[in-house]
Amino acid sequence: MVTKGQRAARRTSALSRELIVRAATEILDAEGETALTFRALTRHLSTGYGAIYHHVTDKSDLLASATDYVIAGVVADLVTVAEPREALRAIALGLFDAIDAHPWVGAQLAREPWRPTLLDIYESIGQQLHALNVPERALSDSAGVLVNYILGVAGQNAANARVLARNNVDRSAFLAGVAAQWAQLDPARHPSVHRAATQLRDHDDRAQFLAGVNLILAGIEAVRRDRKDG
Amino acid sequence: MVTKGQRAARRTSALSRELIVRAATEILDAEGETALTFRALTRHLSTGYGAIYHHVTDKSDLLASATDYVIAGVVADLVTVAEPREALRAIALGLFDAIDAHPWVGAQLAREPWRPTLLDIYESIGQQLHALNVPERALSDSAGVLVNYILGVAGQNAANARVLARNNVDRSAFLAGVAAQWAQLDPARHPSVHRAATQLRDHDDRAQFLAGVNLILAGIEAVRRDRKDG
DNA sequence: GCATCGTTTGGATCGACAATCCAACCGTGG
DNA sequence: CCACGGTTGGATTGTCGATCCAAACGATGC
Repeated sequence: MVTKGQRAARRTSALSRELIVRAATEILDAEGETALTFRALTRHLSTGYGAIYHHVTDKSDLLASATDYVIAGVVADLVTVAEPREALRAIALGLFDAIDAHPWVGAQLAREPWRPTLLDIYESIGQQLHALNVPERALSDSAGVLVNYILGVAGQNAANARVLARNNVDRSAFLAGVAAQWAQLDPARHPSVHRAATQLRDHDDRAQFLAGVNLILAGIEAVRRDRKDG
Repeated sequence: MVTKGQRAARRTSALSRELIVRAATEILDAEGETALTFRALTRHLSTGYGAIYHHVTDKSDLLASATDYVIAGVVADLVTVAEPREALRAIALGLFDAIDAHPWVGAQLAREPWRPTLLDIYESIGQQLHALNVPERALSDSAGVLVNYILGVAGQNAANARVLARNNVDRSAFLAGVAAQWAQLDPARHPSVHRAATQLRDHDDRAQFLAGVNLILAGIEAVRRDRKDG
């Protein structure tokens, strides 16, 4: 017994793709990836499915747009640094911080390849490597290492955030739990992890990420010198 | 008009967790991640939902088990190499090849963290780094770079495989398309990517991955030397 | 041989989801 | 005043993961 002809009031303000993407970003930030459903979006925007699908082709389209939206902000905010190595560190840390603040971006970047967004990242890194006098042949390898390292960390960060959100547990408490679990491992079978358990407690993701970037930069430098000499 | 009391013949052979995981792996390998549904699984095993859920708690449980199943095979097959650098290359390439053969494993590894499987990988890498005389403080950083690089490449490989499968297009044709797209980019805005387009055609994922591992190993060596001198 | 009981199995069912579809709505131009 | 195309709301469809329960089985005791 549906009361046909009786519909909710029509929106006063016009809907738009950007409005939808912004709403999606808000939902993703507030409640995580699983919370982004078209139902939630209709509630958030007080509209119906048809209106949303009129501006957005797909859910993957929506997720990709939301990711582009966040990353574009990061790339735009990058202050230009003269020293190439410092600039590369700034790019990497900028991405890390953005992904740390929006874990779903990390998951999305690691999942969907060849997006324009990723191309911009490659471009920024490539330019800095060029400025570092990295020869053309080694340049794509070097850029690949940096980008894939960043994406790897991004994916792991996103996964960690998911676990923390699901279990609703404090971060340091979770780390302590993992450390205890590692410490209980048989030192004969897992000597390396067993040793690492002790230093897990005062572990800083961002610092370790930066150390990784520096290690890669050292490798790039070493390879560059080799090619020059040879 | 359901004919109650009329049921399909009961299985002759007993169902088991391993049987289910193996069937899941077959479906994933043959038809990709999206094809793994409990419906498909019941058809594949000619059984019902209840039987499957009796051996498996969850879909994520099933995916994790399938991943462990594949990675355990890789870790077991690793021939022991004396030289640590060579051993690290072997570990990395073993994982790369496994993920290349089973792209869904790459997606899963990049998604779900702190799995026992990942711990085994950390352990193998940690041991080799220890043999390389990498000091304890730099060891976790170095292992983190290697693992995250591998996971980043894994995620991208999985994503690429998804795109190739969805569009049902040949790999080299796809690469040529991307190269053409990159070549059309404005050289002023994207000089680096524009240059890279030319060498994309004869691009070998595996070779580039190995080059990346070597670059990281060079970085580890450089950092190790610095710490020793300082 | 037969009753009993816990384990394993098959499939009906539920609620949530993405996506499609169509009718109602509105502004604009004639 | 009306007609029409771009927009909007929501009913609906098909598929999914997951739950639930009754039927079937095997072991055990008698």
